[in-house]
Amino acid sequence: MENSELLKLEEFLPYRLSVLSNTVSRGISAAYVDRFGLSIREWRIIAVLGRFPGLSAADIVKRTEMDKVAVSRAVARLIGDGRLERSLSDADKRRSVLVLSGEGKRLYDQISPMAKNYEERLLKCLGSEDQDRLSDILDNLQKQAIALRPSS
Amino acid sequence: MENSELLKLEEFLPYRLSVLSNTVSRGISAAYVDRFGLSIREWRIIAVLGRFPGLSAADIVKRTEMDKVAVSRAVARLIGDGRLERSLSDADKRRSVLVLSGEGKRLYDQISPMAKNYEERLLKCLGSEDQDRLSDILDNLQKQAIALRPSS
DNA sequence: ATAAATTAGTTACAGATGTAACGATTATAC
DNA sequence: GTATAATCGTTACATCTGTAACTAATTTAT
Repeated sequence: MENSELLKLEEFLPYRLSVLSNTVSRGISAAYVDRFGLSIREWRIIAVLGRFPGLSAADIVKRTEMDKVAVSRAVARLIGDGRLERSLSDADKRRSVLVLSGEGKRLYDQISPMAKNYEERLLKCLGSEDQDRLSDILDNLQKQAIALRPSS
Repeated sequence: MENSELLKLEEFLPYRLSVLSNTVSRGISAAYVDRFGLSIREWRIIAVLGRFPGLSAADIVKRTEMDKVAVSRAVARLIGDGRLERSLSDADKRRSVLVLSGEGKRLYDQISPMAKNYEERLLKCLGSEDQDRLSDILDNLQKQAIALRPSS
């Protein structure tokens, strides 16, 4: 018989979250992002700028939970690929002002509905009550995970 | 007023899963894994071998959802650090037989309870009903995410 | 019995990532 | 007003990661 004290990886919440998140991210990449030559991070930046044009890199950091170096690199590539345009803030010459280019907007308009559709199909396995419950649960877990961080 | 058609990243399930999983993984790393000089992947291998001694690398792949290359590399490092011991299967000389060394067992015995404790504190933000519900929901989402994979 | 196909695991290479250090600009303190 | 500190973003470096190619052992087919 098995010792019930042993940690069972397949029931361990952090592990399950990691596996699920990876499966989902890969699914999205394979379905919608790879074929446009976008990384997940680039796609996230497109997504926030599609909704909030003119954000600075630091604003994107706050909105995406990405590291500032990761944002810097992804933005540099997006600009290089003609998907973003950057100018400098008049008020603060350190701050960038980022907007989607025409090409970037087209990407956003194309990928956005696909992403929503993916989410819809993913959530289809849950009843609407569970969908709502999941949302609350994720909020609570996120807050708790932050509270458990050593730095907190 | 805001266009409700726009994709809101902060409500987008794949994004929320990714952020939560990262926050949790980092929390665990910072709290229990970093200070033993283990990566998350090394820790996972320790965890499965603590419960199932004698697995092969391929068995670990199946049990951890890790890539075989990632397993190969993590196992090599664990052996180099004296935390694992490897022998070859008699029946099939390609297969490795992996077991924790004394040092590996001590790590397992030390980290396992800490990991469980972390999970417990994380889940404390949910009622017991929500905890059960979450488990079911994650199972369903995982199956659905696999079903939505292009390769499926 | 032998050739072809499959499996286990490693290696090689390119690209991604995290951390720390950095230059430039702005804010704060005195 | 000047020195100090904080902020914005980039660069450098080491490490990690994924994909594909590879060797060795085993299985399958004939």
